[in-house]
Amino acid sequence: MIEFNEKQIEILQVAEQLFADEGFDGTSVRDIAKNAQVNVAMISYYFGSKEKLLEALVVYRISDMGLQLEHLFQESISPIEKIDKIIAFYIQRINSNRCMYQILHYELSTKKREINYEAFTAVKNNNLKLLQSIIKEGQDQGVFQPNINVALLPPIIIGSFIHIHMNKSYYLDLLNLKTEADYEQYITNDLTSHVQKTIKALLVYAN
Amino acid sequence: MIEFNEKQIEILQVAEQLFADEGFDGTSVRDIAKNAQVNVAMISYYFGSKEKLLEALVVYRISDMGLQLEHLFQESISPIEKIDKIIAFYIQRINSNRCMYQILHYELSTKKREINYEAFTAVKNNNLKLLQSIIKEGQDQGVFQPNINVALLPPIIIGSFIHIHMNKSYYLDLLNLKTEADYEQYITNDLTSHVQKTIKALLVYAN
Amino acid sequence: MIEFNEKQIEILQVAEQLFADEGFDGTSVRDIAKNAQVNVAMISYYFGSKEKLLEALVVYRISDMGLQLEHLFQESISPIEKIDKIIAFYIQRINSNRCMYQILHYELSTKKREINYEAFTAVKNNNLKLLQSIIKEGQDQGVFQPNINVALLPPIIIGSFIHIHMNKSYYLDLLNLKTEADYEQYITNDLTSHVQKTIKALLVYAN
Amino acid sequence: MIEFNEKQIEILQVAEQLFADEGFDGTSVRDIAKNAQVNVAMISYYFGSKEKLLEALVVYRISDMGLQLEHLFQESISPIEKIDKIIAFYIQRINSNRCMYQILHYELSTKKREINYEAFTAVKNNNLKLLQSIIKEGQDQGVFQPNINVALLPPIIIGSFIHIHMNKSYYLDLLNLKTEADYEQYITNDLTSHVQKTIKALLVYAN
DNA sequence: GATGAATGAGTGTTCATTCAT
DNA sequence: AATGAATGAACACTCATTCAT
Repeated sequence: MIEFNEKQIEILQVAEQLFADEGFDGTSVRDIAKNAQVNVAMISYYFGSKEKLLEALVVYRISDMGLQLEHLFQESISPIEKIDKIIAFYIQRINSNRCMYQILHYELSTKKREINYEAFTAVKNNNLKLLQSIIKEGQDQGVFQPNINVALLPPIIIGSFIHIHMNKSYYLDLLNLKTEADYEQYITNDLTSHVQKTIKALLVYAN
Repeated sequence: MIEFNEKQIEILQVAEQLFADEGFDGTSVRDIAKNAQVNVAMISYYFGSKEKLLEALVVYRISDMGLQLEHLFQESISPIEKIDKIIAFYIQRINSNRCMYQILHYELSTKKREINYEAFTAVKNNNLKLLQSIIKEGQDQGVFQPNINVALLPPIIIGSFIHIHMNKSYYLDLLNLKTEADYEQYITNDLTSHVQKTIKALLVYAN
Repeated sequence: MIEFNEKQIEILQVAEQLFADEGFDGTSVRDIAKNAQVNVAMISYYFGSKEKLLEALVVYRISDMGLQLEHLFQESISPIEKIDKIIAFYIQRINSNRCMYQILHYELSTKKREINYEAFTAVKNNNLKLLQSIIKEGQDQGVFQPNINVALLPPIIIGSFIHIHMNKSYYLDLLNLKTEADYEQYITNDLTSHVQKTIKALLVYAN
Repeated sequence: MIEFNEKQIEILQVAEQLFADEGFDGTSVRDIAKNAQVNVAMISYYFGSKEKLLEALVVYRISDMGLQLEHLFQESISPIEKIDKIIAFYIQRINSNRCMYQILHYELSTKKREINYEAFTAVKNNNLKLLQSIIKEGQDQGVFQPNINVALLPPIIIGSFIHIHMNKSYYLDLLNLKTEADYEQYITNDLTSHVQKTIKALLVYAN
């Protein structure tokens, strides 16, 4: 794992915010330098180039999204409860890292930059495996239906959140959420519970 | 409704592809001009500016997404069948307009440009109303559960698709889809059926 | 003398105002076309080019500044009265044609354009000759001093006016002139009388 | 007072010449860069923009036109001699700064740019005060006539020079001045003495 | 190790003019 | 006779990056 010094981390944090708000191409290194209160040349000096800064940022953020889940599954709780827990955890994590998710969503969709997304793929694969093991467990217990397309569950969880987040102002209006705190609460409570209900309905009842 | 001539439409189509592939800021007017085989000055000449070209593009595409649904609901089919139909229709439409959805997803998420998204909001509101009326019908017939958060259904439908599309190369690999046709077929069959199953499970069984 | 049609004259008038206000290089043919409510192509069509429009404008305006003076000097009035009259006439004429003078002042000072200023030179030479004949008359009568540098009299008359006009806002403030009418009146009365007094003092008393 | 480095001064000098010769709008930053043998980007880099370069130039030049006069008036010479000195000084100064005067004359006459001309106004006001004090002194001594419109004296001095300078080629021809040195000498000797004679005639004899 | 100075390439836009009709 | 459509060239400016210090 690469170690970053204080100034590098400052740059990374500023860059993350700006890349999320303005897009990668919409952000200039001067913007970053100004907001991070460092010299323009520093970005190239520390990270090599603007593009490599993005790469460093992705690595930096995704290394955070490690395997903090595993311990949860030591607990002896029912598969249904595990599903509830994992969904709540996912949504919480995406919400905490929404800037990064926003950047990735955009970057992954363009053909412009060839960034090494291995780390991100690894995280996704890991998540998928956990989900698969829980569902297998539920199916073995006869609680979940067979023939569940597990690969299509993360899109429901992540996609729902991202879609709402991308259309935030529309949903703020639609759902009558007046403050940022209202929004946060809606994500944590209403959206989470909605997604849990949805996934569980699929797992338990659909045929 | 604004009419565009042949060359303007050519420019709009080229711009749509490039904006989707490279992002708005990642696309130069020279790129557009070169690909559309027109003079650089034509973009300003026809649309006023790069930004107004985007605006024209949004209007141009969204005006397509009219009310083609309504007639479906004249038919005397069950609410469940209507849900199936509307989901298939939505996914098909987003898939056909995926470039525009990709552009909008990005543009809506950045704070950079102030574009008039009224038309897009109107489409979303219209969709929501249709969905609400179907669900109301199902609830009145006792087929659907009460207390359905209708506002959160489009995020599941659209979000799932967009998420897969944004992470296309990851899912091509994961789902072992080798050709573009395979991908198209997966969207039309597997994803659609998965989302239909999911939504119906939620509507019918969840409590 | 070239004849201009109605639209051409409209263009010339608009161009004169704009060239005076914004400078030749600061005025675009589109500005002219818009203000004259004609097609952009018309400027090239009627005048050949933007530069030739300027040339046409100069000719058009200067042909106005003909020999309207001569008759004045038929009158049997004293040389001093003639000086008064000619100065008043000059200032009045420059004031009426101040847009053109402003344009010429600028154009003559730049090396950019090679315009045929023959007509303007002819007017200046003609003015000078009149002045010379009056002064000769006064000197012959012993009223004016000998050794008057006649060539340097027009600079005093024209230069004073132009300098004030160019620094209009400064002098409006300094001289406490509140309206456009105040300014006009100051030019016609105070400035004119001041210049008359100055020139006459030079002619009569200086040695 | 802002300090400029060597290259900035080089740019300022080149810009001054070009703005005077070709006008502000007639000069491109590329012209300036080429003549100053610097990169185009440097103009923006050093001055922010083309317009700010002009502003910097005005400030740079006008800060030169300080209060170098005052000491002259410590001397115990007659008001008439003071008038001679101040006129010679003014003409000399305008002549030295004729490029800047040319630029200002043009810029002040157009409505295009909003530049801070405070410094220039201050110089003019200062000049006017000096002139007023000398004339007051002469009037107190009974040497000068009362009722002198002091505000209209600078227009005679400056206007005469500027008018000749603007119509330089006409006057070169008229006054049979063959070389640049002839012109310089004519300004320093003949024009200066002519203006001195004129102003003094007005001050001493006019009523 | 860190940075101010500098730059070539590229940005979106406007320009005066041409040309087919 | 008159013009809408079109364009190559030029515009002022910003970009990410380099390099001497």
